[in-house]
Amino acid sequence: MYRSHSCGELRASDINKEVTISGWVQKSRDKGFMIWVDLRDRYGITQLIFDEQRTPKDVVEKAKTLGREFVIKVTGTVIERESKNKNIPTGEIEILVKELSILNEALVPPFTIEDETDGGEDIRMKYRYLDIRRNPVKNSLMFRHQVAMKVRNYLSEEGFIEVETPYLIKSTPEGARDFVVPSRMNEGQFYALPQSPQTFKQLLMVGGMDKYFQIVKCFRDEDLRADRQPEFTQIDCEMAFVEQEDILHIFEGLTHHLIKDIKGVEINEFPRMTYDEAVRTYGNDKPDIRFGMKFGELNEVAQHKDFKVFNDAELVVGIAVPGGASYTRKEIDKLIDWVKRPQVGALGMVYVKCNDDGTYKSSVDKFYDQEDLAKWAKSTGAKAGDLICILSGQTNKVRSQLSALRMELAERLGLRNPEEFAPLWVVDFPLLEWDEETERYHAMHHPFTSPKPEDIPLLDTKPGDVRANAYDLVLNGNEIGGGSIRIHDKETQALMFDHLGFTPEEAKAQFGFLMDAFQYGAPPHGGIAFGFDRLVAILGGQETIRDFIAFPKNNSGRDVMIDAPANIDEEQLKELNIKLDL
RNA sequence: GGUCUGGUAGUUCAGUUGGUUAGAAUACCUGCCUGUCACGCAGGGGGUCGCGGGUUCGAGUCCCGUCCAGACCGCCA
Repeated sequence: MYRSHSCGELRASDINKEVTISGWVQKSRDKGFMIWVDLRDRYGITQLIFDEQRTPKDVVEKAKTLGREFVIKVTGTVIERESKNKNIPTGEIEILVKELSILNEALVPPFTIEDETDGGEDIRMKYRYLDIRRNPVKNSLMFRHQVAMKVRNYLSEEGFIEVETPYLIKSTPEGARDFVVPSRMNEGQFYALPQSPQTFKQLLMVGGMDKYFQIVKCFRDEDLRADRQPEFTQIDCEMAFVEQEDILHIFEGLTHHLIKDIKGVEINEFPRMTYDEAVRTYGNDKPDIRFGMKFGELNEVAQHKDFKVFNDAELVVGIAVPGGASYTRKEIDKLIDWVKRPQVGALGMVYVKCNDDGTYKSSVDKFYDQEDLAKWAKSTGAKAGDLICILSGQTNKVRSQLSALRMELAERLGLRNPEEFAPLWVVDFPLLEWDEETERYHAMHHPFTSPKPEDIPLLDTKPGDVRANAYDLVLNGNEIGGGSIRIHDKETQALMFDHLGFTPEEAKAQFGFLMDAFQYGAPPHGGIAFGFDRLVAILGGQETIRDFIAFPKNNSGRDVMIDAPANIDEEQLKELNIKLDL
């Protein structure tokens, strides 16, 4: 027997019990006359004691050889500590060891296995199995499990069924790049890994499985970010015989349940905002509404004087920074440098200090008088003591630049409290988006999204104005879920492909199976998918998703532990009929 | 594809204007220590300054190239 108890469960009530426990040596403190060893497993730490008086001599000798991370098994008696440690749950007891066996020795680990490790990201990823022994990572993985269980239970209670869909499917040109897998049995042909189970879940609706969900891996061969992995997990859902309202209702319920259960926070409101409003007032389609600093458009009150920069701009827009009037010239210059960085890309920034005495001091006093500036303050909601930051230029660019500035300032001002949760539905997304590169429209969500019926006539005249029955759930400035009501008849789907620039032949070749299915009684349906990794990270109050993934990839899509991707040998290539041209 | 930041002891980092033998903390090893728990004390070992080239009397430091890592932009239906 390796253990009668874990390293986290013994208490004062167990004193005098004979126990056997196993685990890893966290630390050994050899005082000469006595040796204490902290023994660790997933459940906690229990202190072992070896001493000259009470422990057999050979056991003490063996204990002196123990190094960090040795795996050992001990048998002994639970005794009361002479000096107790209030900081840990097992701090009142220790185990007086009678027998010690070393189950496995360990090399000195390359970084310390402690909450505050001395190891950097790189080395921790290379030895991820050691990193997982640390509390922060271990707890994150256990937390992820808890969230997954709650999601499964909730959806199951609501009548959803988890159905697995295939990973080896067909590549399609729309959307992200596919990861492809060569087929040995079908010479020269390739599978693709799914970017999402989209078409399969729609086919499940045709199959009558009217409430489906799956916690499922998805794959996208695109460049990575701190919160983006090439393989990631979604909570994928689809329902039949529903309207948008039904879907929003169910998933408000799920989100409310999760936040209440896990964070103990009751969310009373799931406000809604149209895409158009989100973009106008926050500059992007996933606004963080935990704080204000709403955009004030200033064209009308700023384009009547001789300031050419504003007069030539398509949009002049500002935000009020709370307490910003006290910034020094130097601090403001730094802010201006910040917006001029290539990543943000603004050409400059106009500012107005709203002084406590009600006067204004701006960087454009030459052109505007106090009356003008007062109007700007009104439009941006600036109060005495605030700083108004104003950007101008081409509408879309200015909005995303000011949005970046808004988020940066909120971060600096500590307005993004991770313990506060502010969800928001963004609705009425545009159906189509103009792509400069290919000079055609492409689907903003995906090509199966249903246009709003009243907007269908606009498809031929103003395609960019057609709104979709599509929605995103935003939490604290992160898109955590997105979905839509789908097209469920062949004609509308064909119309959609036509507007996306597919010939009927191409549409049939790529999505014929779906359009065929629509002819055999497809019910009205729609769904949503949540980014599970990101959701777990946000609920866990963390910025990066990597600690919530057991074995994540690095910035360049590599697994530095197993060193993948890697070359394959000639034999394998030959079998797959693949010739490399490097 | 692009921008920025970094790469110095096992690890995390410092290293001034280019100037003698490249430092600290921690980890590791040895010894001591009668209640430790971030134990303490004394001593010790440990470096291709990412790699290649250049400038210079002299390069960890400056220049060029390259590799690796991280953050971001493009991209992510």
